[in-house]
Amino acid sequence: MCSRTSPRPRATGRPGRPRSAEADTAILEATRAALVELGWSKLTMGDVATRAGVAKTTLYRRWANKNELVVDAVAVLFDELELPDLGSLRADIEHVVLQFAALLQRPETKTALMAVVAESTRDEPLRERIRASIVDRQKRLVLEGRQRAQERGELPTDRDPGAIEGTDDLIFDVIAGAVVHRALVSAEPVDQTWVQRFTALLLGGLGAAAAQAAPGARGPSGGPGPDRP
Amino acid sequence: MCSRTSPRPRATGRPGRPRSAEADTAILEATRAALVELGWSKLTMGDVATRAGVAKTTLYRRWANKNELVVDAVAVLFDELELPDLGSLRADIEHVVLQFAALLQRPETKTALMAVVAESTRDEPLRERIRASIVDRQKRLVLEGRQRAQERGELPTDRDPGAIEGTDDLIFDVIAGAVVHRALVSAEPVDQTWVQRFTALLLGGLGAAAAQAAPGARGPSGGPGPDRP
Amino acid sequence: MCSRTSPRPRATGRPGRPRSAEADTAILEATRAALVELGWSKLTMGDVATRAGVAKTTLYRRWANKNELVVDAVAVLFDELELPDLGSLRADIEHVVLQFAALLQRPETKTALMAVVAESTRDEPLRERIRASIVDRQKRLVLEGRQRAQERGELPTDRDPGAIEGTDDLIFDVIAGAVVHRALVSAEPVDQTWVQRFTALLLGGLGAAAAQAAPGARGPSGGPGPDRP
Amino acid sequence: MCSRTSPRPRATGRPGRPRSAEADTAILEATRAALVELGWSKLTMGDVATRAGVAKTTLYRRWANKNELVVDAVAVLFDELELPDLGSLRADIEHVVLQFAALLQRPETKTALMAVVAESTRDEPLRERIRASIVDRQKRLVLEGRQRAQERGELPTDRDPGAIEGTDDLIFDVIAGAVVHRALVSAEPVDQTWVQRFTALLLGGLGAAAAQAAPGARGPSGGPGPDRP
DNA sequence: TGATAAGCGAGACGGTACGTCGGGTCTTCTA
DNA sequence: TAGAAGACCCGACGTACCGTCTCGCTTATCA
Repeated sequence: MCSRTSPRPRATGRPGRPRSAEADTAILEATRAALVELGWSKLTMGDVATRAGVAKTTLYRRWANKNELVVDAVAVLFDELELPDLGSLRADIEHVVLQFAALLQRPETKTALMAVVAESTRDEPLRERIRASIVDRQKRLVLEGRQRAQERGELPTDRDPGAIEGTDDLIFDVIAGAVVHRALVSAEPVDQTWVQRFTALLLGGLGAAAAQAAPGARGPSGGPGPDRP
Repeated sequence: MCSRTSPRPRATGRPGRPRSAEADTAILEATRAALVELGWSKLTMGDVATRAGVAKTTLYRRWANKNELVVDAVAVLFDELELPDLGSLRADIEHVVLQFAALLQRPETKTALMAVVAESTRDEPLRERIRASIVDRQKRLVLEGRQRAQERGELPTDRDPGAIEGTDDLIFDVIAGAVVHRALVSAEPVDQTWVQRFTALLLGGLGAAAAQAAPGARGPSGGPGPDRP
Repeated sequence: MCSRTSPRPRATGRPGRPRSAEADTAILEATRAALVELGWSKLTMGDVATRAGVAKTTLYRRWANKNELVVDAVAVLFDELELPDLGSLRADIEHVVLQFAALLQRPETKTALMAVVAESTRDEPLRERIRASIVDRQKRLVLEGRQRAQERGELPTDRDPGAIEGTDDLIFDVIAGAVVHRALVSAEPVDQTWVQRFTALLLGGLGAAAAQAAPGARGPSGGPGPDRP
Repeated sequence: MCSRTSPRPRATGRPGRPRSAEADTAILEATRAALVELGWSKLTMGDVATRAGVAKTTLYRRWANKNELVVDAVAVLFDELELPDLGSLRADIEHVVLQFAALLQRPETKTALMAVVAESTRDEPLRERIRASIVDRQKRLVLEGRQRAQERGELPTDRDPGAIEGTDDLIFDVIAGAVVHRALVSAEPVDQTWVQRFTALLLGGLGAAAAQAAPGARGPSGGPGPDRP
């Protein structure tokens, strides 16, 4: 599950001294530590190098600039997101949303995520790197959750009437967007209560869509009613 | 409706030469122009000053730093958001979401919004300024839309069973979050189609909530069915 | 003996509010105080204004710039130099040299004198102001001393053979230059011993010149021998 | 004879890129050029850097401030002062005084010398730097000239009666002071005539001192009489 | 007595330079 | 070749003064 966040790879088996693998990890750790202490805007390459016990040259040999370094340093944290099968779509969603919220509360992600996204509005390669390292990693969870719910019969299969075409992206933006906005823009806690209310809203929407296309079919979580005691 | 975005106000009627009002507007305009041309990260105070035909000190006399300046420069754009009564909750939502998306596509907002939010994670006064200048301005729309829908009977009133307590904040984060995430993180177009699908999902969720509490009551937009030809 | 150091005079009896005389003196005093505390290079017009309890405008209405203000502030100190008749040229010289040295040791003159002279190398009006306010005030002493010595018969009169034409300027530069150089460049104390040795050298020079032109005539201080017990 | 004027030296053989020697000379040359064009007070570090084709940081890495830079830039000019043996003390003095006067007429020295001396009244390290780089370099000439004159028999040797103990410093301040004062304070030309009259005065003083201690001994330049046709 | 003409304190204004900091590149030596 | 060290160029930072300019107000002379 742990995809590689590799800095500017160089073919192995080349002549000359090989790159130090320790340096790589030391740099990424130092970057996260610096993010925690200083935040994005006060993080400097020189400081990261010092913390990592490494020369600035070594940083730039691996990452083109501060943005890409930070993306890589933070990306690995998104590997923590998992989707254990909790038996119902509702439970799965609530679980992953809470997980995601917890991740966003960490100082290193909190300060870094919006910053690199902001930078990416003017930096196409960076946007691509973010997509590959962070966004797709989250999108995969939506895909998995949807498939699992379809297997359980909580959602219509793609060929069913009522299946909403291309819905994965929509769901993803709604979930991730809502959580990020709550956590970083509104700056309010993403707690159990909020998550339950949000999940209810989302499942209601999914159910309504299914019901509208195929009246009589079971909506998500076995109908409009609560499946929570 | 146009709330003031005033920089570090100084009491009037005081001794000494009063602050130039022209400088204020020139600076804010110059800031927006610079954002369009250069983006957030390459915008410099010196450049803004030059564009505005103003000394750097005049900037710093009014705004403590780049962040606060940019918030004020961008905030006024959010005044454009309006909520004309289009006859149905669905139409109202679709309209405002499209409006908001259009605003986010503008280069000055696109590059600035995430950046200042990122900075605000480490800067409490900035967060407060953002809340006052930008967030609350948007939240107002949610409030208005909800009240209007309640008057139309599309949503249960607050005292009705089925009224979701404190839902305004949730709705706000869902709408704003989804649009922002789609536009800036996923970096995909927020077009008519997406907006309709998103609105359908949201209305479904609201309707399901209402139905769950008071079965038989009309959900939003007159029930689960489409009110669109 | 106290010549006026007037700032940009304005005719009296004019309509309008007359200039405050208190402001004048307060400014000059404040300038000297600032020179003592901060030295020339860290003295600022704003600070002087504040110390004097006066607006910056009031300074600039009187003096065109920092240099001219400082010259006037310091010039008045040179009024202290006097030439009491001590009975012999040697005593007169030693007295005035010690006086001058004491003046140069004061922090306000020490820091200001060389500074304004330095500025004057590129500022003709300033040079003229220095000449009028400071240099000529010192030169007068040489003139007086020479005339008094001539009356005593210690120096040949101007029409005597042996009278060195235009010697006043030379003597002035030698005396003032030596003292200034000793005090400010070499930065060594100008004490009794040094003054006596310097005076002996100077009188020797003057005497030799007289003797050369009119052998047998008395040199200064009644011949080569010491007139000091 | 050319003593080094080195900026903040750093040990060689150290790790890291060594300081650029070209930058050193380019900066000093640029400083002199800027002094000629702009004078001391309008010379800026940024301008010097630009002229030298060097970053401002490179300047500050070598010199702590404008004062020290200018001292070093100007000091090398004082290496030009030499004391060729012209056969008599009188000729030697006249020669060196003219040389020194010529040096002081150059715009770079004229504007810089007094300025740094003025600054040095409040800056002990600067004073020390001036002493080492400039003052001692001149004092050496006095020492040489005196020794040469003693070898010629024009001046009593140190152990002779009549030898004035510690006179070198006095002579130095008299010569340098008189010339500087004439050139910069009085702002009058130091030409052949003035130099001859000054030298005559000085030699007279020296001769009188010697004669007073050891009557009958030859004074400087072979007695009080003129050795000039 | 009221118009006119400064002077004055306060402080904003356009500039210019400061000295520092960070980004990203380069050069040297050592491993 | 990698890597540590550090000098280098560049450009922005936020501050400090400069000398000028508006303000509202005061204080004089002149009609």
